[in-house]
Order: sequence, then structure tokens, then C-alpha cells
Amino acid sequence: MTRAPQKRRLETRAKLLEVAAAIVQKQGYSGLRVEDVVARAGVAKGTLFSHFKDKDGLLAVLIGEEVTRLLDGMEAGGTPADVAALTARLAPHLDYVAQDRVIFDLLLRYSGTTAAEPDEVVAASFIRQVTLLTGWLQTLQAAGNVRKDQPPELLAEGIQGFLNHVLGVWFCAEHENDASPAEALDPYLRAWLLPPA
Amino acid sequence: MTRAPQKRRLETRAKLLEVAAAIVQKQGYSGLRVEDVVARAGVAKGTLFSHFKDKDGLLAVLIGEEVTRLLDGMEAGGTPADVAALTARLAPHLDYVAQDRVIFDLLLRYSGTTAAEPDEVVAASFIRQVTLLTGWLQTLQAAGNVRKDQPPELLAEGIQGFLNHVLGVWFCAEHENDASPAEALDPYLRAWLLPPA
DNA sequence: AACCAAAAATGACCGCGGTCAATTATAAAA
DNA sequence: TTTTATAATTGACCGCGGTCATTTTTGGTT
Repeated sequence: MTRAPQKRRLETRAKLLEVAAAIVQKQGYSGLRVEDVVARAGVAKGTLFSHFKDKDGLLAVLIGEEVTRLLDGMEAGGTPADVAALTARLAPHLDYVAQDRVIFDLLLRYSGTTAAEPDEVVAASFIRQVTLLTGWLQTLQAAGNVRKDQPPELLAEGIQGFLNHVLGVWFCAEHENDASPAEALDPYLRAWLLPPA
Repeated sequence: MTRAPQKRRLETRAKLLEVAAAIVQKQGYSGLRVEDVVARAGVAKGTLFSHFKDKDGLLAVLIGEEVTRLLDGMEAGGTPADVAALTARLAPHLDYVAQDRVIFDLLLRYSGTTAAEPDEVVAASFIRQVTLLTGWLQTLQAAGNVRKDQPPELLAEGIQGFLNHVLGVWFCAEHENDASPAEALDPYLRAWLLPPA
């Protein structure tokens, strides 16, 4: 039986997250260094690793919070009316991830989590995203705006696949005058979701 | 104007690759450590980094060679007769990548390379794979075994997306009694490629 | 054979993530 | 209040990838 954490511990954890968030704000996720975090939090290095499994564990909390926020936004407008609207609804998430490869790598590492460890913020987000998409697709299928020959779960996971594909390509290119990830996503989702003409 | 490399340099490079391949053979890609390579090659650490940009650069050569071999195998049998045969043809590649996350990560980092830097082994492999798939899909479209409402290039890149998706999920799970990546791929490719019934 | 400029190789050094035996703070029991 | 078990924190230390000023080797030139 594990005991409840003491007050001091909660404060330390909060301080670490606060400092880390500030650093990310200023220097981006890839600019985050553990030594900076502990220095600015006034804490020893070992302390950070007693609170988070590793650097990724810390990042996962920060990124998980952000993704949760984005999901709130996605969910807010109710079910999109058609595939184009659905694609548009995914754009903020895509833009967020596209801003830093670190986010992409971390999310990918959790992207297959199917309802296993719900204590993990990022894992929870993924389950929520798939659930949300599945619900939408069901509605769109009923309305005849999405193909009905495949279960909505498969379609939802396929969408996640395309999201990652588009982002992977995005991070390979130098994107000087490239299409945004959201634009690149469009043809895939049309081909994947639209009912045969 | 860059000069031709001297004999000694070619020998050193070959030795490094030979030793690295042997270590990978015994300990897997994730067991490869730069210090081991240079020690067993009888060479200083800096030498390795004058031959390869970084550790990934070395791995990219090894993995690129293997992928090239796999592509040869894929190509050997000619165009597959239908979607099921196509899926089966992808299985060796899938099995290879599934064996070690390091391979997956490295390939993903190059997965969007569209005909840019052809000097890179891995990049070349990707272009070749897409080209190969595109050709097959064209033939299959003509035979009426694959949907015709989308250009073969899009379908080919979509397949790569699904490959990565399935592998991403694979590396998240603990796969005790899990479906193999190849099995997981099947429903996606059927939904993606088959013409409407 | 002696010389020299470019090529190749060297290894001490650094940055940074992560570990763990030792130390200190906390809160409940005596 | 003193004692005590354990939660929390500490920081010296390690592993390993990567750098770069310096040294050695090479192959052509005189």
C-alpha cells in the first residue's frame, strides 16, 4: 500500500513543472535541459528523476496537458458536418505537433496505447482522441458523409496513422514553401473516409 | 573540387562497417555502442565521426543495406496478383523493422525524403519503395483489383503511412500474444486499396 | 632522397541524461 | 518530548555520444 505524498513533495513537483513550462515557453521543447530545470527550481538533479521516470516523463506531462487542451477545443464544436470539417478540426493538433520534432517523437512513443495504463497523461489523451474520432465517424456514417463499409474504430485509427504520416514527412522536408501538414492531410482523409461517388 | 579518398580511408571505413555489422549481429542495433566499434576496429573515436556524421549515420548505412536487400526480395516476384498478395509481400520488411525500435526510429527520420538527397542509402531506399509500390498499384488498378479513384502515388504513400502506423502500435504494446505487424496491416490495406464492392 | 601541403587519424575533453548510497526532513508512535 | 520508520532529497559519479586542436601519414614535387 503506497502512502499519500507529503506536502513538500507536491510542492517540489509543482515547482519542477512550473520551471520546465517556463523554459519550454522561452526555448521550445528541444531546448529543455534537465540541468537547467533543477538549477532554476533550486533542487538536486536526483530529485527530478524521483518525480519523473526520465526527461521524457517530464515532457510527457507538459505535452499531455497541452494535448488535453487541444482535445477540449476539438470537442467543443460538436460533431463536424463532413469530412472537410473534420480535417479542419484536426488542424490545431497538427500545427502544435509540427512545431517541434520532440513533441512528435514523444507522442509517437505512446501512440499505440490502447486503454492500458490510464495513469499516463499522454496515453489518456490518445484513448480520448480515438474515442472522440470514433464517435464522430459513427455520426458521419449515419448521415451518409463517410463510407459505411468499415467500422468507425478502424477508420479512426487510420486517421491517426495519416496524422503521423503527414507529420513524419513534414519533419523530413525543409518546408520553405511547403504545404502545411493540415493541407497535406486533406487528400488522405478524403480518400480514406469519403464514400464511393 | 573534392579529391578521391585515399586507400587507407576506404579500408578504415570498411573496417568500421565490418565491425559494426558484427556487433549488430550479436547484440542487435540497440546494443551498438560507438566506443565498442572503435575499440574493436582499432581506431580512435574521432575517426568514426569523420566517416559518419553521427551514430545514426553509421546505422543508416547498415540498415540501408538491409532494406535494399529486402527490396530486392520484394521486387523479385513481380507484381503481386491482388491486395492480399501485396500485403504478404510487405511482411518481410515489416518483420525486419519490428525487430528493433532503433530501426523504426531511424527509418522514420528519413521516411519523407522525396527525391532530395540521393547520396543517402536510406533515402534512396524510400524512393525506391514508393516507386515500386506505385508501379504495382498502377498494374493492379488496371486489372481492377485496386480502387481507381485515387492516383497510385497517393495510395503508395498511404501504404507507407499504414506501415509506420502498425509498427508504432507494435512498439507500444508488450506483444505477448499479440497479432504480428503484418496481420495488423491487413485490414488497413484492404480498406485503403480495395475497390468498393 | 628530401620536402611539403593536403588527407587522415588521434585522444583528451565536453555536454548532458541518468543512478544510487548517503543524508536530511517529516510525521506518527512511545 | 524523544524516538523511530520512512519519505524526500542530495550530489558525486557514470556512460556514452560527439568535438576539435594537434599529430601522423600519404603521395606528389623538386
